[in-house]
Amino acid sequence: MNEPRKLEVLRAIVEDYVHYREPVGSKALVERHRLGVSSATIRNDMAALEDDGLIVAPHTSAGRVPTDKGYRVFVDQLTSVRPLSAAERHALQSLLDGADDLDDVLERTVRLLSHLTNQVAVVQYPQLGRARVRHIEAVALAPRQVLLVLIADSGTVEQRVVTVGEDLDHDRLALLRQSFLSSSAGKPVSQLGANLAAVMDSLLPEDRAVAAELATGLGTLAASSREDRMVMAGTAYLARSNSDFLLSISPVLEALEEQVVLLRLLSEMASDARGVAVAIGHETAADSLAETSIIATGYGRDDAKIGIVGPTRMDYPATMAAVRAVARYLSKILAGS
Amino acid sequence: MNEPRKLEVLRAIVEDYVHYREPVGSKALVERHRLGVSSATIRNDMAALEDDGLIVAPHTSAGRVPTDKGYRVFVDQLTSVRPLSAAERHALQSLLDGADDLDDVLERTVRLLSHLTNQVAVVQYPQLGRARVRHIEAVALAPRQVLLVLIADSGTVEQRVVTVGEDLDHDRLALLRQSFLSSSAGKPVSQLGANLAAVMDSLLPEDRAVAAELATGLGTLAASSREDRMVMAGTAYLARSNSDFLLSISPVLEALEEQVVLLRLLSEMASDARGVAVAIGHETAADSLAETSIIATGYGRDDAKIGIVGPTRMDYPATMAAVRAVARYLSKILAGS
DNA sequence: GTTAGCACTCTCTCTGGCCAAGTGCTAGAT
DNA sequence: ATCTAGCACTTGGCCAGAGAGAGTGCTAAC
Repeated sequence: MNEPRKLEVLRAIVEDYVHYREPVGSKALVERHRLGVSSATIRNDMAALEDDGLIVAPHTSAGRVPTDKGYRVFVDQLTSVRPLSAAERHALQSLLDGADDLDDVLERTVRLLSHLTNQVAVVQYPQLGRARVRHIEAVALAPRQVLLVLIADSGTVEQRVVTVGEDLDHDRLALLRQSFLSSSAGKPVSQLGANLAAVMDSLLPEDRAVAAELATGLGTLAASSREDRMVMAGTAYLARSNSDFLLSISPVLEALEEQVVLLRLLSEMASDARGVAVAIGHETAADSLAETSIIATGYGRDDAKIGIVGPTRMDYPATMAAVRAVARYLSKILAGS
Repeated sequence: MNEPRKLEVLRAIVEDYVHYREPVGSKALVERHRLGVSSATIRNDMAALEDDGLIVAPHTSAGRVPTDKGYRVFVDQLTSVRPLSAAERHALQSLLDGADDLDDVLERTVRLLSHLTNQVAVVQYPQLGRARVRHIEAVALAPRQVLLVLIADSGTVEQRVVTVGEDLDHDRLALLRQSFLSSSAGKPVSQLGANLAAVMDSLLPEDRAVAAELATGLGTLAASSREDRMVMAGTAYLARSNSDFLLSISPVLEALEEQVVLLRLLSEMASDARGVAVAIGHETAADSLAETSIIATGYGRDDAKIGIVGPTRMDYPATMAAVRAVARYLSKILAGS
């Protein structure tokens, strides 16, 4: 048995299946690829690949289809991530220029990635964790209601209304805010809780109770923050790929809306040597996503994730290239602003 | 011809079609409804309804299906919006309690509405227009970069980074901010631009250029604000209704993502005497939404819109009731906080 | 190790026939 | 004048059967 050719056959099967969207047979393979052997030989190789669990035949008289395991081997051993075309790079640059606001940048990016790959694209908000506190604002909305605003040097702004147990006039609030700010400005957001606790002693005893309430609020802002948020685009592509394939999109849409699952998946994915992480079919470990693959990578200082969700049968090399390229541009833009 | 009975037949057709999801024939009608006449008479009525353009037969040997016009008559003349059940009211109350943040409230609301109706639910962010300026914050991020934050008494917080033409130290920025604030605090957001312009004269001549830049930024915040944003939930329901009906969901998903179209539609919809607005099929005047209906209503002080998007074949009375009830609760909650 | 040939299996598609649903029309009943 | 009963007619949906086409695995020869 010729091992290199066997892998070559697997590659051909994956590529043809992705392209033509139907099971591929031995005859079609020798016609479309210069394998240099006859279809009978290919058939032997295919039988071996099937024994290895890399491909399956939907039924006796149909061609073969890659399994999740087959895609995995393809991605790991047969794929090199090629750079984007000049036109794609150009589109990328011109679409991302001219955005200022973080929300805006992320939204444009995710749309771009979606168009580039014809898949659903998702991007996680940068986490506050490694950012530093730029500013803390506290505004009295009502005698017992305070709007807390936490601004990090990453450009993210978090806000939250807290209700406190006693009345707070403007001056008193300003004083507390100043104490908080001087204790934490320029320090990492992740240490905000500790820094605020340390400042408590220096406050007037009668202020400590309410100060603790505010500190808790700020702590929540810093901790939960936006790490649990994401932006998404291109859900319509799901329906389109569905039309010519049997992927029930309803559970997928549910999973996408139930962002918790997806966020966990994304953060668990570790990029390989090529800088991209790929989860194929059941590897996603979520039933509703069993027929989809996720390609993701980190971006920015704190390695927030950006990626796409698409049918298992997708063009992995091209998509991996697009994800990686977009992530790099995004990192560059965020670092520059 | 018996006019009241003719309408009664239309009602029966709409209700049965919504319920059983297939064209309804004269025989089935007399079996399922107490119309007191024979199927032959119903057939005459149905022929008349078809002449009026209220129903159509997909083909000769099938039953009839309501047209958009038929649904319109049904909604206008045959529907009374009944209140929610006790269980629904309870779910509503318990789900919406315990939310503080505006984002949180809207998100919970839209999910709730989606679950209640089994449709895609959308809610527009409250507009700043009629709200008043609670606070203005300006934070120097870099010598020439300023983060502007506009806080309205509606609880919305808008932020934006602007780049200015000259360096701004902290003190100078604080001074400008104070001028802006004192000129506009407590005044309607809609007048922010005018108020800021008025304060220019009182500034030092060397500050005016940069102050104008900041004022422009704040004006943008106030004007565009979040009126062009919306929250959405339940897109998975689209796919589900699709499975037993021929509604190509891809264009609908596109339209939902392209929020501009939907937002325009929503703001153009005027509620009728019952407090709900309904756009049926082609009435939405958007090709991609030609097979969907929209039920919406205003909420809160500034009449922002909340509603659902679903297939033309939907349970109008129940959905109208749910939309109206949720909008009322939402208004109540926003007024109370 | 590769190839050619061949029998076999299975799905897909097309066809014709039948059935059930539903209609419109006409003639008669109320 | 209105409703009803009956009936001929149309038509899509369903089923069985035939045939084609694709693809395989196996065997024997190169």
